[in-house]
Amino acid sequence: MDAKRRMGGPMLGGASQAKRGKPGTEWEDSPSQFEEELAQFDDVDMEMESGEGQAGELFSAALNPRWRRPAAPPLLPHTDTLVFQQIDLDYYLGSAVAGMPGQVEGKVPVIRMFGVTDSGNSVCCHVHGFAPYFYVPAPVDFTSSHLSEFQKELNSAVLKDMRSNKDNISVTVLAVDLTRKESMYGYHGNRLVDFLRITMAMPRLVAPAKRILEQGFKFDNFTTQGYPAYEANIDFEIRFMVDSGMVGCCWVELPKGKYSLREERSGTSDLCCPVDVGWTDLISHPAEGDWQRISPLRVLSFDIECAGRKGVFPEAEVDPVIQIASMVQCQGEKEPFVRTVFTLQSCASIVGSQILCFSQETMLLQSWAEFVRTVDPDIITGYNIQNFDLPYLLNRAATLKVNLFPYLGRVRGIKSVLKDSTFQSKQVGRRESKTVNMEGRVQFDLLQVLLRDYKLRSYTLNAVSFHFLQEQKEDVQHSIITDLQNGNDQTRRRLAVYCLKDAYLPLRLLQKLMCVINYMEMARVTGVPLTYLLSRGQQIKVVSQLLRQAMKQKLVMPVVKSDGGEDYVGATVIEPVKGYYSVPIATLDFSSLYPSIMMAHNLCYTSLLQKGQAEKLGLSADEFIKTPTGDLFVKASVRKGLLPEILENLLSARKRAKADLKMETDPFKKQVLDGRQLALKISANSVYGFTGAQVGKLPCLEISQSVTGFGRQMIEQTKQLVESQYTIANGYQADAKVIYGDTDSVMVKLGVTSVEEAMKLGTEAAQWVSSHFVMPIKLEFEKVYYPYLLINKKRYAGLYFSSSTQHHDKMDCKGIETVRRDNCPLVANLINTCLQKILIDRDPGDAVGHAKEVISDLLCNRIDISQLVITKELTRSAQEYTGKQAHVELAERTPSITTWNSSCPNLSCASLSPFWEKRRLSVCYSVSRPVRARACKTPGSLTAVY
DNA sequence: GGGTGTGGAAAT
DNA sequence: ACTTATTTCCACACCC
Repeated sequence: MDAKRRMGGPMLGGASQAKRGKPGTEWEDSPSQFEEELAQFDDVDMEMESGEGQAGELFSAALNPRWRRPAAPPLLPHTDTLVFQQIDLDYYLGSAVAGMPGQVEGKVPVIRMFGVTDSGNSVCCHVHGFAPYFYVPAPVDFTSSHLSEFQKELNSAVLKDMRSNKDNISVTVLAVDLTRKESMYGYHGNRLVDFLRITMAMPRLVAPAKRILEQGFKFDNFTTQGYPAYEANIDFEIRFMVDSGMVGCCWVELPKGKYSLREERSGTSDLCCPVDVGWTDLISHPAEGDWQRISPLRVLSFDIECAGRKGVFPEAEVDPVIQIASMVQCQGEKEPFVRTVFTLQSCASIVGSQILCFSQETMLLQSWAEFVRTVDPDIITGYNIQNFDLPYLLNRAATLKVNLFPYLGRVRGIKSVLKDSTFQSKQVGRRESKTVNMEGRVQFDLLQVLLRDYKLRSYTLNAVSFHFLQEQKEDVQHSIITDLQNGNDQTRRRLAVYCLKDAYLPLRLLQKLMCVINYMEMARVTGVPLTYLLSRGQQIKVVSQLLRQAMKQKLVMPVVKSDGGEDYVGATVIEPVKGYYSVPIATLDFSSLYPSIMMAHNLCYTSLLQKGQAEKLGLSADEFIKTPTGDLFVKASVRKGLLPEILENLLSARKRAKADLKMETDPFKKQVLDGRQLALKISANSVYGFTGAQVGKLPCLEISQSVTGFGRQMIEQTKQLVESQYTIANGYQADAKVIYGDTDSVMVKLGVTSVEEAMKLGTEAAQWVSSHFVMPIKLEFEKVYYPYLLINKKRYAGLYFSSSTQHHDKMDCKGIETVRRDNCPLVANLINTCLQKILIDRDPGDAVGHAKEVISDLLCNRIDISQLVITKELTRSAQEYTGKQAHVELAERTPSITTWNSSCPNLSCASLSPFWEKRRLSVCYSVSRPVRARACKTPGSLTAVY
């Protein structure tokens, strides 16, 4: 159901009108532009290696030397230091390795880091001796003499709690230590108190131990009591990374003499170098200077084709996989060095690519798995591979009993299995998805990346490619794939070209959007593994940073039960003075408003004064502040907050990155720096959200409410300041008027007539207003709108002046139909043209005329049906769009007889209702369609009051 | 993360 | 029983 949509149908919004190449030269037999591109790649003799024409059954990696990684230089642990960039990190339970620290008996948790060296060799590093732990406050009168009894009792309580003991665990609690810590939640006088640090044998024992302690635990002569747990909900990987000072994708150094090389080399990936090291012996380098570089990662992009039955979506239990195209590229290089298609049955050659033909599907699958293991990619990409290609391949291999297929990771013996998972977050909503484990390889499904990071009208590969690359898929209708397969080696060749392109496009997109670089920078900045960025939400990133900062001050993070549901007051939107402004409107913005507020007022968990604390601690009035919500926080002079510190680090790092970016000349390094500054900005902004997430790891409404409270106060104050200062009475040309404002910005009519004056006065005003606020809060002049059409709250348009006083940079539209994806293209185009006529040509009469004309065209059937499709139904979710809706044929041009999904009888609705001065133009039209071919009733209403 | 307008569906 | 006009509600997609 959630499968890839493979039609390049005409209904794909804007992309549909795109024409590929020169129209006159588009003959079926002439090679496509893509084929020419393929042919121009280096090493055009690649097909010499191809198995074309042979049985193909005798597949051998040895015949394809280019697939392998470069030969690893000899490595001598006693004289060579091993340096690699860590790409992925997980842990497993295994037996202890002789000579390594940590528990010796039973199963021990081992951290496994996968990485790549500068020379492009892969490393699998097993880190030993690190065990999970958490804290509880020590009870009153507890001394170190009680430690062993506490440990003994807790150990037996956890053992008793286990329903089964498959692993035959004898020791659950490895250690209990007394340590001086302080809770990070609330200010309590900078006093370290006794905490018990409880170290468990395995990560999965932490939760039961926590529960037992919370519910009431008795030992020795102490009374039964509940112990609130601290840091018992931290992922083991994050725990390790925080404690070892390691961030995502950082460079790791294993000093000579401190690690050992494993004798057995992994058979599935014999170039992956397995080493063992003690967790305190490894050195992780902060991503600074030379350590910002990126290793030559291998990126594999692939796409599969299957021969479906007519009108039925392919099912792995029935329909065969007929082709798999793969492209492999090194990060940082321009083009893929492996371009290959595995086909079922013969296939004519394609210049610039290698074709391997198989007569049996089982061999095709098995060989492709072998290919993956040989290529040993660090990153696997493709389009919707997570929910379609990979599950399909695994299911198909299972159906055909290709038992050697599902070993796609870098660890020998670990089977790749399909799991259903429901990922839930505010960002993407609840989404059912599938996951396939591939240890050591990062799955970078481009569709998932796009869904996360980009708002698009359509998420089909075709539309996305057109949007970002001005390129489209090869023209093969989904419905004819089976026919092409059943044809001859020429028709299968056509399919192969199509398939190759579908593997190539994700690679190009990945490059164009700099996904790998940006995600790596995000991993480095926030300290989480790369994989977390795609599989987890925003919270874990803040937790990672919070823990790092807290550790330095001996602060520990409580585990809080999330209780949601109180009324929450957010930002203010100033009531707009709606209308058309034919004078320049200056826009002033608070830069990084929420982070600035938190820094300026030292808002943090550690500075929060809970009820009665101020009196209890005897704080004087100048030692704390009262926020607009009435909450109290101590000043930085009493205790500097963690969150302000994190924010300062992020924002100063961003400033540095931006400065470096200006100096840098190398385009590749520039990309890295730009990705870095972006990651830093996003991270700074997510700190506020973290404190306000009511179902989060550590919500603190006092903080988030105070932040928005300050924000509301500031926006009101700004309005008053500007309107009271810039007046005729004070010698200015006119009385300034704030006509609108949202959260962190105000739009001011300064009463000047030119853009230049507006910029000058706007800059002055911003500076003047800033002086009324606490550092680092700063109001900045942003831009001038001239003219400006203010339709409503969050809905406006204007010509945007920023870089020049003479020419506008763009026509800026916010919230209007032109930028919304839930309208059909016709509406967007109509409104856009009208706005142009109003704002650029300054001829509203023409705008009305145009609208009438379009409506008339609509009534008279002169408009392409693709323009009428409501995108809302189709873009509701990409899954629907890429799968279920695929069969909806919209090629039909006759609007009167169209079969349509009964759930969306209304095909189109155009509306235009801008306020222009006092005259109101409103155009409404709707076409209702019957469910099935019946007479079409077209109730249209057209009202123009002008 | 909350605030907002919008259109369609359900409720009235 | 059915249609129609109005209100209420909610999902959605946007703004910041």
